[in-house]
Amino acid sequence: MTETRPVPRVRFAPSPTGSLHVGSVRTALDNLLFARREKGVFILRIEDTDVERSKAELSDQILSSMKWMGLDYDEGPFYQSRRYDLYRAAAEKLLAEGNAYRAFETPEELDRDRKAAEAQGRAYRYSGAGRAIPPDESDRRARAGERHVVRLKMPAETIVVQDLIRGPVEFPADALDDFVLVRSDGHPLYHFSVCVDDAEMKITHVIRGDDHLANTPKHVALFRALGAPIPQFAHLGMILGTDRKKLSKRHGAASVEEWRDAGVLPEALFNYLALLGWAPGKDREIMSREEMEKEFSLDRVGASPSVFDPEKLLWMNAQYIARMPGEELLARASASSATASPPQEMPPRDVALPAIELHRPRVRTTIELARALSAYARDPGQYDADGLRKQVRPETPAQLEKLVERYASQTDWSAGALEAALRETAESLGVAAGKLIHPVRLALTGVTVGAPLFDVLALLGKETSLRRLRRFLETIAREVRT
RNA sequence: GGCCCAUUCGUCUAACGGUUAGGACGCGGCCCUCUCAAGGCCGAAAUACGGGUUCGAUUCCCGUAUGGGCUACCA
Repeated sequence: MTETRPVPRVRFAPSPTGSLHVGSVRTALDNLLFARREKGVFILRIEDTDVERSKAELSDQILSSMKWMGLDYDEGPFYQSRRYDLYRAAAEKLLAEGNAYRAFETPEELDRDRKAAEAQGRAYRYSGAGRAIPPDESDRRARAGERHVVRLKMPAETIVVQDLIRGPVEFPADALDDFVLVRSDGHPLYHFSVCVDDAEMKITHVIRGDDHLANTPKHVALFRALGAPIPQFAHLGMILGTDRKKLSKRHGAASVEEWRDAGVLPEALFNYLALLGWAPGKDREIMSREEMEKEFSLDRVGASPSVFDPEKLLWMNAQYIARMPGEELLARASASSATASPPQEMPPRDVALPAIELHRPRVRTTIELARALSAYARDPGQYDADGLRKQVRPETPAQLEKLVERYASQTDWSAGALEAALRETAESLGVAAGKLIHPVRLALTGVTVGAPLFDVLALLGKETSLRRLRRFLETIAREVRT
């Protein structure tokens, strides 16, 4: 007889206050990986109870970013703004059972108390005055329409949070306040709606950012008051910028959208973020989604914060570009070509596919790839100034003329034949092959660096190659005259 | 201020009391080479500090320092 374990249920609960932050993505991804590994359920819940800050478009942006990242949820999205009945009922129950009470102070009064405490250099705590109001008086004042909040009666005992990553964490009772559950306008506050929802959705594991650890004793007390089982907690280290401050806009790209627009593949971003905090062991780094889903374990997730390193992300992106099938990469590069600024023109696929093989080891993003491919779609608009200075000598035009002549009569336009022809020409001219190769690359692509020249020539074809060479000769002739 | 968390190369991390402290990014060098990359090989680079516990501490405990988080009728 095998013991039947309850199905693990986890959730990702972003608040729609902006674009999807990479720190949030890491949290979402750890939840997802955990759910897959444990054969559990991954739920998406949008925490939009803050009416001033939440907007519908921002929720949609989060949804589309999650889709792009492949963060597929099993249930949801659930919107807290549509679950107010639940919170209201829970508040009533807490009040009726004496686990919560109404408090009638105004925000101004509380603010004054807080300032006073601060001025005296002591820690502010709510006075607890509301606790002393008899229930019938409380009910009467509420019925009379007097503005009030609902506060939780915090127990006077040390609360121990059992954290899967950090072990037991103790919070002495006197550090905890009777915090507000429901605002005077009837809106549930974050801590309250979270716990009501986690209880109602039967969440078994709460995997979230470290910034919530200090709030967790409140949640434990709330779950108890609600009569709900207490989920397991796992608090992940924060993701920091290079200055060790919480990663934000000022550090450059901090959101999924920005990295997408920079030409980073979702698979690479997923892989990179998964490895921030989680060490799969055996020094493995490039892992497929399947491997990650099979092996993810909170036992191997660290507690310390980690710095987001764009360089390593870009390296990993290059690794994914190196391994991705050509067809797939072409689709990704095409998408990037449209969002690049300026937008890049793409060559036809019979040219683009072999061009991708030429350029994939020399780009780190699909934007860079799109730019490289665009060179096959249109003639260079200008030539690199340093390149002109370095590669074009007084004798260069005459030498190139010779080569163009030779190429014009070339029938075998394969890389091998083109190389042989160029080397013969160089030899007959009595110069090193490089004296021809570098100016030709500049003529064909506008720059001095890039894929092996003869492959480029072969791919461009005879007509285009000769046209570009002749145009280059005209240009440098003009340069010489002026 | 109070409470809480964290601390191994510059960065991500491995080493669950005994290792020449391992790997990766980045950096430097060499090889390959028509350039630039990619790739291969080599190299420099770390246990924050101070006390304990122990035959032995990166590892366990305490303190200090530093960084971070929380301390709202924000999430």
